Amino acid sequence: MSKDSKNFDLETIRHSTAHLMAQAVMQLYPDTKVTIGPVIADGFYYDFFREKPFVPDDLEKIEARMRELAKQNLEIVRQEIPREDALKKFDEMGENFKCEIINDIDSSEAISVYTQGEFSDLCRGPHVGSTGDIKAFKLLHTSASYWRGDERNAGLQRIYGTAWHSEKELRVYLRQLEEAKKRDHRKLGKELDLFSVTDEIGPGMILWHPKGARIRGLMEDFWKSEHYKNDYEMVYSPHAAKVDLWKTSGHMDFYKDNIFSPMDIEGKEYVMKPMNCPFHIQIFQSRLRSYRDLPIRFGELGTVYRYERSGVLHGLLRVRGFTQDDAHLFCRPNQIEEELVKVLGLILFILKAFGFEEYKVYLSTQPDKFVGSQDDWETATNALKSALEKTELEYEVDPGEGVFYGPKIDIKIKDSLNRYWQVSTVQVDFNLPHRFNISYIEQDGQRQQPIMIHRALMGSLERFFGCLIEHYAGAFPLWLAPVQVILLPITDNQHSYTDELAEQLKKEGIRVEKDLRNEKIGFKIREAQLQKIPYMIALGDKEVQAKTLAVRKRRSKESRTLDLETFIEEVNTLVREKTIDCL
RNA sequence: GCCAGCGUAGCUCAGGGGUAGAGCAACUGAUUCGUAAUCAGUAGGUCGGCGGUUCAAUUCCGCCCGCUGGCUCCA
Repeated sequence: MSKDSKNFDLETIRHSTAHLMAQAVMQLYPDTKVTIGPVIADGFYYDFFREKPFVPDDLEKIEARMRELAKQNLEIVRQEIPREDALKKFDEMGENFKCEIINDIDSSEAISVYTQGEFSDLCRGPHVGSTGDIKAFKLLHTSASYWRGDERNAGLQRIYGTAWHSEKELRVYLRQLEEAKKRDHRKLGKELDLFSVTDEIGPGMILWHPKGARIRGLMEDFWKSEHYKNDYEMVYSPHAAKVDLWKTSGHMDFYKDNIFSPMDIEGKEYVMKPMNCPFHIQIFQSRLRSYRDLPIRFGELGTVYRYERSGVLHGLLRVRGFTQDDAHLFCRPNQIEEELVKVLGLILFILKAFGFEEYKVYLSTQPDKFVGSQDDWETATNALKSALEKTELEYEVDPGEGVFYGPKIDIKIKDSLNRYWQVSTVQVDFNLPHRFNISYIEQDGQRQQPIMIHRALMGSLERFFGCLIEHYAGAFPLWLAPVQVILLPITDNQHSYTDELAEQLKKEGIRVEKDLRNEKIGFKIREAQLQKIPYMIALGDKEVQAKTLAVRKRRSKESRTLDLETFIEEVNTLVREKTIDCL
């Protein structure tokens, strides 16, 4: 008996669709072995072991077979069987991966098998009643994967798909994917002339074009002024340093493979810097510090280079050369928590200023490979936890995901496809102060080791900019827009008035451009609209005579007639207040 | 790095064993126009790179580089 698919939740439907796909695959390619097929956000995947990889044509065949099987409306039957029988069954089927899974299942748990037609799969369930309950699905793409997610294990073939209650929901979802592509920062980066990456320079190395650089400059200025307000000092450090520095810091041991190859300078090895911390430590060490000086906060927009494997590079979001909005705080032990609370506050303030109200917070704890004492790790982790609680931030624990020298808080924001990217990070570190043997003089005259907090708010300017582009689909808030106002004379007769206005707006610090081309106003509007310029000002004989402006906003078609002063006041107010949703 | 797909004009893309094509952009000219595309003309390419097969390769094959989607990784 088949129930309507509305009666099953999406997870169940997606899980059953994964089974349906596995059944189709096994029918079409009997030499394949099944492994796992979980539900993920918006869909599912199934990992298969097979010598020959799946190609796009295969997906069509599999999808067609799935539709046939759904049409046959095969009943899906759950059966609990003894462990030994299950092992025997899957062993006979040659499904050694399934046997491995069975062996890993806790002995208190029952082994259940779901069968539809000739196809049986080890599975906890639940599932829909029969294959006919699966109404709307699509296979999306393939990928290589590894058994148990470890690249030393067998390579598997993964097929991703999506499934919904109805064809209508499916269509809506697929349309959303199409829409998301339009917000892709790589596409917009080209269309709006913000940045580029060239083969000649190298993958993962970003060129910031004038308009992108304008925005970056605004991000940097805002960042710096907020940091000065919060009692940070700014420093600068070089882009390369002797390799010994990284041996002392321990980074060479942990990240050797990710550091740009050393270069030989007068017989000494140098590397491009992968981090800024040792430099800030050296500045701290440049003189004797008193407890009265602490906390000391050194900030730097520090450009670092890390070798990332070619397959992981992704536009601005994952690159090889990037600028961190870094800072290191040197504290007395009793200052950590207060500093952490302040840092979290600053993070939330900055994210909000850029319009990010939705994010995920993670507390990453001690990894398998770590340095330092258990006590220090505990103290640091507790300090982070209590700072999170004081800030009233909801967070998830990410066990074992801390850095080798300490636990951390990460904040992730999402891109147009709802993939999350880490931006902010806060780390407590007892290790580097110890390794570099830094100290300050306590009240009692004794040397004490300070504790370091590493933190970045935007993470990297490149990644943050990438997320920013997608967040606004290129229509930046007025305070960030590379061009805020474009002047559009209707004929050549208004050119001198246009020049005059441009000068006056520039004097006010407003970013203005003129479109003096011999084109119709409709064409100029269209182009300005595509460039997502917040204000378009049409200038015809009417405006010249009355000394006014015909102002059109990016998101509304109505035109308002304003005098220059009123317009300047409007722009300045929106910029000063960093209004997000104004145009 | 791994698997698959892709790489043709500035951009978006078509084509296909006999040395390349569209639209937009650019340039020139005409037009002087009121809120999302005025008209005409011109120019533009070692078809990602190297090698092989062939009388002939942009097309077929191999290797390399790059990009895309995932996997793994991300101090």
